[in-house]
Amino acid sequence: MTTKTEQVRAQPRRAAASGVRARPRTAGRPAGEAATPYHHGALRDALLEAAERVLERDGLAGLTLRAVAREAGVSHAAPTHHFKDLTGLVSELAAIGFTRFNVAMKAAGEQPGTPIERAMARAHAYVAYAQANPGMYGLMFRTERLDYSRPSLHDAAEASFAGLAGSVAARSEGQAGGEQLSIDQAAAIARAWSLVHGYTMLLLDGRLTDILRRSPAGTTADSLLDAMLRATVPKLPPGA
Amino acid sequence: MTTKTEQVRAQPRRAAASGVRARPRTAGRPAGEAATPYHHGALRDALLEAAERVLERDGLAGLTLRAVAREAGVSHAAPTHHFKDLTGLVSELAAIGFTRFNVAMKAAGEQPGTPIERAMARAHAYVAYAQANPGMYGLMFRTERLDYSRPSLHDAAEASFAGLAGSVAARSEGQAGGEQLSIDQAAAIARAWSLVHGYTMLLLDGRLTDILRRSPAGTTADSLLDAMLRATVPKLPPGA
DNA sequence: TGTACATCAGTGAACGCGCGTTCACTGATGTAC
DNA sequence: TGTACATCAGTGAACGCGCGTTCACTGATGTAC
Repeated sequence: MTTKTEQVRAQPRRAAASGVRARPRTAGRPAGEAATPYHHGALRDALLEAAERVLERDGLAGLTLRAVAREAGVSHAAPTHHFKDLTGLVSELAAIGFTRFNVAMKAAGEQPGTPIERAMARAHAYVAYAQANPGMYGLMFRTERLDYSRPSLHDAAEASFAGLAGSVAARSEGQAGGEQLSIDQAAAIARAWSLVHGYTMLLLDGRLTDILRRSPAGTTADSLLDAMLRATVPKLPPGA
Repeated sequence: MTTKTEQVRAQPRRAAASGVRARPRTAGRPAGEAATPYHHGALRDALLEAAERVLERDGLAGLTLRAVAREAGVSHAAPTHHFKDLTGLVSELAAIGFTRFNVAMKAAGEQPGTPIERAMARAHAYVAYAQANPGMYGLMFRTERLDYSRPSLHDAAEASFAGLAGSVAARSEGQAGGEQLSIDQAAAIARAWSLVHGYTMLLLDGRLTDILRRSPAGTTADSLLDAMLRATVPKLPPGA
């Protein structure tokens, strides 16, 4: 499922750079230069890339079908051909975000170390992802814009939540799957997720700057997160 | 500072009910019925009430100057006279939200009981406020729409954060004010706030429904919060 | 290998919509004398 | 108490903007024979 996205990311960018209109596709060009044919060939993926750039540059409010088409250097009616409407495009983009997020979280969880060290690594990876992709993170958690009935989005998001719940609950019981939870397990999952999600949101919304300013010199968002987790994580795994 | 808002809330609603246009102000009416004069008399406050109704009904995206004027039963150019633009109106509304939030938090913190019981009460009050005013809570934490240079908003928000930081940090040191924090104090504040803000956001975004569904029968958002806090709060006050 | 033709992918003009903002206006109020 | 007049508060028409969506179109591709 991640394959398509990975391929796209590895490809050279065909879309126009930010703010620069692509020249007419069929305009004469020096021989040997790569062609920009009338048919784009991978417009769907190019539109998703363009959408991500718009999202991170202009925020969720700036993410419109026309803005994406503009960013991709394509007529504004073209996106409709690939995504029925804005919800469709935005939902596919969120699916990509979840998929990448899953990859990052999985990598962090597979590093060597004690269970507590791995839990810390996952939390740091969680916040790091959101810091590196603030627009995307906001999109992923702004439910009202998304269509969760789309299989791609549903599955990618499901995998994220299952991974998170599993990594917490699996420590007390064997089953990481999707069935019944004890109240202690449910509370442990809610606690871990609330802590890291809340910290992330406060950080992205600039609410922590005041606390950081009043902290000892040299305190960063990451080191404060670390201090916060160190005061918490010994209690985190109910079984460990 | 809360006085004005309180007064407004106590007044009978003069604005048109949702979706119903006010009849012309000067239209003939039976003698003895309360007049709706050409000059509204308290349009500024009526617009803020209307804005809150629009926000909770249609969400942040539906909150426009024209929608607010419509809701208040007034011409769409009228709001400009009281609030320069949408940012102005929305910032004033957020200020009211913070002020009410402060009142609720203060009341919860003044109830009798042990420090831990009071901390629990504050956390419950925090989430309850957001559940009762989801649109408002979202507005308060969606920084990009607000103008924090407005004194009313700046002060009300400042008071919220100071109250929160103070209620956590004051337990280990005497000073609740605005100066330097130890890393442990900063971590304790970040932890308490992240936990409760994160839980709130996940709840409002519907991310906890799956966890609640898989929890023991009868588990509610409030009881899960309680279980989560009980596993956490013994560590919350560093000094207590 | 070459030709005909169906299908696909992107274009650009046009439409209607709700928005914020401006502006001359008018109805109501309040103050000076 | 009464009149004149300045000021205030809200109106409604008009403007330009960016948006989503539709539509006939055309350039490019790929397949059948």
